[in-house]
Amino acid sequence: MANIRDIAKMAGVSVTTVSRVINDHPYVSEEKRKAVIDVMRKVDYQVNRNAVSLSQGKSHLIGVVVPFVKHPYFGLLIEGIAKQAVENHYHFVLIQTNYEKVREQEALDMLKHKQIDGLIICSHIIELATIEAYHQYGKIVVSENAEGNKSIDSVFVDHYQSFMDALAYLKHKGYKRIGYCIGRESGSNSYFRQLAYKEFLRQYPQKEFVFTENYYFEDGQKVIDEISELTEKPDALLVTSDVVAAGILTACKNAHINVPKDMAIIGFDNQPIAKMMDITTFEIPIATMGERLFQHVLGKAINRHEELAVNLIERGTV
Amino acid sequence: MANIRDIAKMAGVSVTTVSRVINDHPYVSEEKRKAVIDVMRKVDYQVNRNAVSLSQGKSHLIGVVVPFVKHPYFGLLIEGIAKQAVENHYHFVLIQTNYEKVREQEALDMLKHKQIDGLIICSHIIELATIEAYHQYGKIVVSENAEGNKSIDSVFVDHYQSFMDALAYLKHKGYKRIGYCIGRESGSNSYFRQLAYKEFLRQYPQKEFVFTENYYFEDGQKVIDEISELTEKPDALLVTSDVVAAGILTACKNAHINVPKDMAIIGFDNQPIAKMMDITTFEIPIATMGERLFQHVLGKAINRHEELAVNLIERGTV
DNA sequence: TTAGATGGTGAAACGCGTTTCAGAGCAAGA
DNA sequence: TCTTGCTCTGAAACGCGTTTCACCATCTAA
Repeated sequence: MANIRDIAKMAGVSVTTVSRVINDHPYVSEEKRKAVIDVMRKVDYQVNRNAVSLSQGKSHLIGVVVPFVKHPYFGLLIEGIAKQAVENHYHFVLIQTNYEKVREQEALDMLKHKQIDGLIICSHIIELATIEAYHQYGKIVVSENAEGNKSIDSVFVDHYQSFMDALAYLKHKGYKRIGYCIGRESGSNSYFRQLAYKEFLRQYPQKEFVFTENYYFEDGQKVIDEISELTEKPDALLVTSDVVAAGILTACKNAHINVPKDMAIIGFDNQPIAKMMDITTFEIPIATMGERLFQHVLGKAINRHEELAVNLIERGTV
Repeated sequence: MANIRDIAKMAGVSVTTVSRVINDHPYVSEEKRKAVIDVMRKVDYQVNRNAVSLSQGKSHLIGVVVPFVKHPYFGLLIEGIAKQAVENHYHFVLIQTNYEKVREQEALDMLKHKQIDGLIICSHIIELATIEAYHQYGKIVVSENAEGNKSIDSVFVDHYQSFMDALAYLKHKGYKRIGYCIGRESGSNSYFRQLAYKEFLRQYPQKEFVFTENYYFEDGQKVIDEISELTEKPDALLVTSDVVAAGILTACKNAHINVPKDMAIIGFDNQPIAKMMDITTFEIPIATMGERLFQHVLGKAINRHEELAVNLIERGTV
């Protein structure tokens, strides 16, 4: 396989000139340019991107850390990331962590080892303080509120406020025993949501209803099963993911629970399934978030931290 | 940032010895090994993976081509791929194509340019013959029947046979007007399914019912809407994706169509949602397929082409 | 006429880890 | 005693594209 020096020799020019032709630099005469191009075509020359990466000190690769790919939330986020990657002639290495620390550490090490130029962390269990230390090796962006942090960027929505808004909305509609369903208990986003819920309970005392480890459609059944065991049942649920909300709605129908009369449901994200099943939801611009995350990691953002707006879409489950 | 030569100088050894220490090669005396390790620790030495890649001529990166990430089928496939990647100390670059040729070409070029060591193509529109030509640059594996092909590997299920089985099963159960729902019309897997359907219609003549462009839960409603416009309606549907089947089932319930009496539904994949909604389905070992695809791309498979078994799971929608 | 662009070109250094190969020291087998 | 055969070590070449810098021609503005 021919390299740039072979081409130079064959075309009767220097390697510098070949490099200039490859990279469309000016200052190459038309005849030499043509000679080089002819030779490259003849021997089907291909740049070795590893050599380019070594030479330039960057790989044109971004690391993307997600706990799991098959969840629609992360699916959409990746969709946005992929879109911006294409537009910026970048590619990305997907690191699925399953919330294992080793996997996250692997991603941080890839940054340290220059295998990737930057890192987008969509969700994590390693503490932010530890992650922060790696910013010296490349740009790091997280999708949670990291305002005030000087070394890493963030793109996020205000989960505290939107949870508060959702709770107020349900209260206003007359619901008295409001609970919520969430994925994992830990993590920044969950923390803010919990904070909002606690504050709401302080203002309007009621029994606490929290259902955790709900990620997929099929988990909706689990929630309804758990509720059926309770003597005092919630009459409204905030569900942090539309697909889970859809699962809950389906389980309610099967159990002949009237939605929204006996049970109100508010989803989050505004996934297509929410529209199809007429679920009231708080729209989170997930794909946009993915796009913004990518722009941040490329250093194309003006502010280090960026908040995206959330808005309520009223449909039939409240 | 220190490089291997700095370390060598500081530890008073040659670069070769440092390299040997890094890679756990034998033939390094204990004292030199210790000296090197001490220096590496002191200056926080990090290998530059770009240099390793250039030197070794491989990147330890595999390209994974999917049309979209957010579909549960590809989500699960990636899950399996990710699992094997971890086990083999590899990472992968995810290339979402949206079935655009340029994106697929990009992936092939990455292989040519040594940015990736191999390529897993989960679905594609560029003809296989074109793809084949790139096998000289690295291993290529596709997840469709490519038996007989000498230059690329494949891992697949027999879609012709399982469609035949599904049709025979519905026939046996007494259904008379059987149709099917599929994603895109083109592509190898769709081709075999269509072939089976045509053959079935030849054996048991009936009106043809084919619904295309169905990928997600919400597309189920679309199918039922289309059917409601028909004067002669199908009484059974083969649905090539469980999530679409779930959407159809939900739409049926909303439209008070009795499943399975007035409409039988058979899904494919055996996704968790099928279990939760009690949908009869043909289980396809998607995650396993992802794992096998990865093993093939690393050259760890015995046979070039590998077929995985499919099996019927009888539940409540037939 | 002269100083200062602007166009065009190539030698050499650079980024950095791996691998080959030659050679030294030392012990076991012939 | 001599030959093998390890163990251990390092110089140098290798993989390959980019970038810096020096230099020569022209050409333009003063």
